[in-house]
Amino acid sequence: MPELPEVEVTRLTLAERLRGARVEAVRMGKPLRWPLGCAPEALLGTWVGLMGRRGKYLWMPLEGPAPACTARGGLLIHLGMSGSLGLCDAPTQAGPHDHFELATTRGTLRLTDPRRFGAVVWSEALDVDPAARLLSNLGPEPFDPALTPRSLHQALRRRRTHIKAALLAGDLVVGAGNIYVSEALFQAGIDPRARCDRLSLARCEKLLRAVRETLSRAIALGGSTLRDFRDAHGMSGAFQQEAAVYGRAGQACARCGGVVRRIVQGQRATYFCSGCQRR
DNA sequence: ATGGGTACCTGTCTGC
DNA sequence: TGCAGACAGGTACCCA
Repeated sequence: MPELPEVEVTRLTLAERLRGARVEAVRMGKPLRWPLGCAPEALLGTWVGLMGRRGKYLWMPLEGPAPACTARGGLLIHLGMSGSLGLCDAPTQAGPHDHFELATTRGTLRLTDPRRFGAVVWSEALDVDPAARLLSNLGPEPFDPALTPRSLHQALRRRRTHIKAALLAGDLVVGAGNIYVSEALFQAGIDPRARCDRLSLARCEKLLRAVRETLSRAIALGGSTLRDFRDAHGMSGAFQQEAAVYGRAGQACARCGGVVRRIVQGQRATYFCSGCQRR
């Protein structure tokens, strides 16, 4: 589920509300993708710092109580395919898919994740394992000014796969998952089967612009809710209503009137318009 | 080094 | 109605 826009919307709705909260209780449900990596009790009494984001990972800094400072570090949180974070004021009964809960002085933070591909991992810092290892293969942030059409073009020249797989891999630019890669390629007029090393600099420029516009538009709309994504207030996103190709196989392309196609690339569905998108 | 396939897990939808 | 099978927004890991 959650791609960069959904993770960013989650961060935006949580960061200020949780900042300065004190952790009062921790509850674990079924195992997630990786173990927490510390005793849950070690989090008790810590203070929540300002939440950050790297790619699709959230970083919640936790500081130990002064002057002892027993715990210092944070939680690296990934929402996997089906995860979402909610913050509720009054404690409510945990559901069958609530697998991590942090009761704080500012409410209870709860990770709900039916498929359990998500993770909550303790790390002393972002540049120390396990966080450093998990983040080590991530490419630049999409809005990083250091990422330019030229640098993208250079990186793509060394690849022989199709552009869809390369963007999804997340080492050229992080954040665009299956939905937004399809949408960005449509916006850029590039066929998802196009070979990376054949894309001109001009098309890389269009592509980078399309990735940035697609992601920022999705953030502004509160993300996409295909099945179950909710932000921390329980609100659905609205981006999926204006998706041009994703999930629209067989429908008419709004731009050229051709038929939107669905193919499978690397075990993942890809949607595109063969009229608008060229190799 | 790169690229392709697999695994992780559960809910929902489709077609017989 | 029941059931089997396909499919779903991610990504680490293994192997060629």
